[in-house]
Amino acid sequence: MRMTSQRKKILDVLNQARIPLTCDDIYLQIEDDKLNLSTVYRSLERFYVDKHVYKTIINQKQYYYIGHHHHFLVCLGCEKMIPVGCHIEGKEKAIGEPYGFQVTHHDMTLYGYCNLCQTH
Amino acid sequence: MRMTSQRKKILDVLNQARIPLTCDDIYLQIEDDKLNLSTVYRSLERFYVDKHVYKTIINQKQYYYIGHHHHFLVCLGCEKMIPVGCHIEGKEKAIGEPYGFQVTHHDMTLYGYCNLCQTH
DNA sequence: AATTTAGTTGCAAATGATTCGCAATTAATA
DNA sequence: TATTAATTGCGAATCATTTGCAACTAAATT
Repeated sequence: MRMTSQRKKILDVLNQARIPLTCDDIYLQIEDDKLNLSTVYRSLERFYVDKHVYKTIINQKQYYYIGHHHHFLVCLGCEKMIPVGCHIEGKEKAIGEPYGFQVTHHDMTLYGYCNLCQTH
Repeated sequence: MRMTSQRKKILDVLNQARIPLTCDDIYLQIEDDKLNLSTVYRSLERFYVDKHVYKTIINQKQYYYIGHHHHFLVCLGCEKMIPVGCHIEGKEKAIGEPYGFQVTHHDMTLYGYCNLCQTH
């Protein structure tokens, strides 16, 4: 894989991030250059396939992050995202076994209300 | 909520289904009538909000089903869906607690290869 | 049973995220 | 430094989903 200037910038932004980002989030943060949104999409998908980043689907949108596999509490009020550990790692394979199904990965998101949004 | 002929048909199809269906799936199964796809979308969302059906996101698309909350093994080869029980029911609240986060629901999907698709 | 009315529908158009084709560019290699 | 295959920018296409609005209709009211 070629490490282009665009890809470096994309990885930089993602490394800096504390929460997962969409392609558009990243695109907007790099606006200093003539970087195209398609490039962000293509690069991140490539990073994902090559297992350099993780991906999770939240509110039907793709989010990417770096580090270790985990999940998120997503507030329905303010959209805040709180990272939480994975509670089924290890069980994954066992769940598929009775069906002869080989589980490769999973995606989970927990929705609800954060401490600030609970009082309506 | 008004029980219109359209809504009856939509619920009928979903009651009959063994796997979750998209709005389009349901729409295509009811083509005997001048039913609009928007109506299917609007009705199912309403059923969901009123807790008459469940919803899960698979491959970034909304699927609906009736019965009890569970999850699915989704084959990356043939797209087959196998229902499996929920392994974090009950733990849900505990996961949010340390953050003062009130978990209302969650969504999970397990991806991989079914017994038929494993041999590439 | 006829009337009222608020909820629902059909239609067509808008949206938003994501993908794609293709010619121009460029990183890595020879 | 020349070669070449991977990558990019651009614009257009796609796909699922949502929305505005006028017409319709189920259910409540008379």
